[in-house]
Amino acid sequence: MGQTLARERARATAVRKEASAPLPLGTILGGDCVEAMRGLPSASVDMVFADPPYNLQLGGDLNRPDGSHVDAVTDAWDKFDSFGSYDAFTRDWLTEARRVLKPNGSLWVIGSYHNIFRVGAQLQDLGFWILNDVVWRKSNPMPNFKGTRFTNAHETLIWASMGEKARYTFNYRAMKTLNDELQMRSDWVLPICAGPERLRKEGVKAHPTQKPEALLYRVMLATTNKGDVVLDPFFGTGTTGAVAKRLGREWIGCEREARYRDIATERIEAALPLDESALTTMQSRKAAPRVAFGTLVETGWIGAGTPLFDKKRRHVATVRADGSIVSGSADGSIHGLGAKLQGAPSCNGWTYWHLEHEGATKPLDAIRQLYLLATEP
Amino acid sequence: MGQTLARERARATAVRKEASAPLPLGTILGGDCVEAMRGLPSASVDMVFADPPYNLQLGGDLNRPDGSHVDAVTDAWDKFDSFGSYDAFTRDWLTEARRVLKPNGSLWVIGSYHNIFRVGAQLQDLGFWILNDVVWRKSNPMPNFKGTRFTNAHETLIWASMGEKARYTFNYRAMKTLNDELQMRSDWVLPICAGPERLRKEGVKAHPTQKPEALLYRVMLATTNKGDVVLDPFFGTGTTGAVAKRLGREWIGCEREARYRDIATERIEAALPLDESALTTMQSRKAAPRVAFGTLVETGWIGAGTPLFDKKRRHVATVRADGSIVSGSADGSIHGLGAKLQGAPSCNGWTYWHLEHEGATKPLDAIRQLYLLATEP
DNA sequence: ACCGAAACTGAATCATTAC
DNA sequence: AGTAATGATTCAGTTTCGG
Repeated sequence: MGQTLARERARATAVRKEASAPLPLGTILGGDCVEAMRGLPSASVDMVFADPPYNLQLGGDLNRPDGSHVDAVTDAWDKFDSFGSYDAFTRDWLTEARRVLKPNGSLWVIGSYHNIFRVGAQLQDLGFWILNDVVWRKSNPMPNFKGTRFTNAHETLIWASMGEKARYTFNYRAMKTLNDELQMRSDWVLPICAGPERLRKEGVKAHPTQKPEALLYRVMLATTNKGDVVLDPFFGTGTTGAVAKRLGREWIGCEREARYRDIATERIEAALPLDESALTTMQSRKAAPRVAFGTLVETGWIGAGTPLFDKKRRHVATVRADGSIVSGSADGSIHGLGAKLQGAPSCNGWTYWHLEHEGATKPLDAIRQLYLLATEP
Repeated sequence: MGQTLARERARATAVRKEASAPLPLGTILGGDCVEAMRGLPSASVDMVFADPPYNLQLGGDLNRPDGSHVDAVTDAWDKFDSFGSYDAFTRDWLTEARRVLKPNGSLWVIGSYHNIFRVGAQLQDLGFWILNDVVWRKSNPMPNFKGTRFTNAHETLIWASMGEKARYTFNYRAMKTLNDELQMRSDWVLPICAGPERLRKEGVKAHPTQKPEALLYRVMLATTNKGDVVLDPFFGTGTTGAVAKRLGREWIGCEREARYRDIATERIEAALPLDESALTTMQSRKAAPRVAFGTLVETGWIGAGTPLFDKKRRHVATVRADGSIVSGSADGSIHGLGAKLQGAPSCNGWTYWHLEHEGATKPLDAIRQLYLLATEP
């Protein structure tokens, strides 16, 4: 009991120390990634991007979180055992990633059919809530030389929040703008990492699975804000860090191999951050300051007594002095009455109701924009 | 010991009896699919195509921005208590599917991010060997109305053999021909099932999750041979059966709901095998912007069996289901066979080959233009 | 009959803030 | 904690209807 209490106290102290310790922003932690993450405080990062190893079939490559090597076993058990140990490895790093993430943070994992099903099932079991699976469709994949299967032309990413009810960041407008004013879909066409972007040492590619920066660019632009902290437990040659720097995000990496850490450090130092204007993304209306309809009436932008009507002029209403509107015997807010008259569950009164303004028919929202322009220069 | 022996002998007899019992080809078995599959002999079918419930776990109602209501999948068959019970369900039907499959057979499963990771992990655990994961990229998915995530624009299929060393059927040439002489990739662009192909009863869709025939067409053409037996444990309204009949494959279905069995039976009876069928059943199908000749066949714009000829009618050829064409003992793609017959180094099949269309002789290219006109306004 | 407008639809884990 | 108010949000089609 005494021992347990002492241990408890020691751990509490450690946690407190962790919590007050500054995050090692812009650094690559060496050693095993699970151990490295244990040194980070809980609920401290906004997003985790993970590109874990998935060479299940090769064997011998897997180590337990404690560093011990996974022994090969008899052929009969080999399959089960390698899946089992891969699952354990996955559970361990996912568990630490979950601890380190803020409640409103999110997780990205990339993988292929060799490992992604196991990773996906595991993260669901740990309480992560899948928001999308995203397909990276390679525009220039390696062909299947033997002609024995379909060309393996894509990889899969999973994007997950901390739980079913958890909030998360999604820059909807930025994505829609990026996609030529159409909603961004769950399938992304991007070339593989090649040409000058591909890091080489003496003519040989420096890392076997270097990801294209465009992929990380879209991931970060979509699901983080400027200044957010991004953690990559399998940093490799630092694509995550390079793109984070470019997009004005903070980053932390974990990488076991000193060789990759050196290459990544050099690479990220050379990366140029985008300037402020380039970083600004399309914002949703949500971000604009709220204006109550009553304020427009109060300030005279819309006079009491003004007739309102919907686009097809099926309904007409009149503005009252207090910002409510009335139509026959029914009245309410611009939203509530709009919904009531349409029999709809909800209604955005700003876009539903129109008025005559300078000889033209305009939605209320247009007046709101004028008001915002005039009052917030 | 005596007991064990007796049991062994009894089981051997049972197996022998099963093996000699004729397969219920071309029939839909009622009741629970696991029970139904138990009645089938071991190692008796060549391919299993499964479209199991996705376990969607939907929340409340969803409305479009225009206020209309989204008709969601709320059926009892998609409700599971927990991931655990879904996993158990998955393990059960996969186990029977595995028993029923021949050693050189293969398995296809389709799903979404809600369930596919669990299914994929389970089938690996049971010894299946994943050959490809294939992404069905929907050309016309439902948007994300609230702007909260990426448009969920794809579903995932897993194709697996019976084990790492197991053999399997892959019609590489057929796929390459279907894709205009490029290797078929792991991402397939196909429209969702709508229009005349979508089965309706009194104007209401007959089944909430009917799959497009083009999807099954490609699956069967790629991984089965003529005369092979295809089993679908979640038969629904019988897309698998209809396509199997069209492509000259045998089929067995399992379907719990009598209503769906009736619809499927009627549908399959009306389906026409191969040649003259395609045009009438798949008229409104659409596909990728870049049009492969195979796509025109797959979508019914040019029916399998259609005679082709050059402008001076020196050569005649016939269209095959996979988009290849045959003339006497020679065959190939529209380009390759055209070149071969002329003794030319190359040939543009699109302008060389002609067909009768609405009483006139037209080059293939004219049909491609019609197709593009119809699909890309 | 033909044309254009408007309505309808699809495996969907689909809101946020103030009180 | 729950309830009420505010207000943000759609793509590629096919089918129906009015002129």
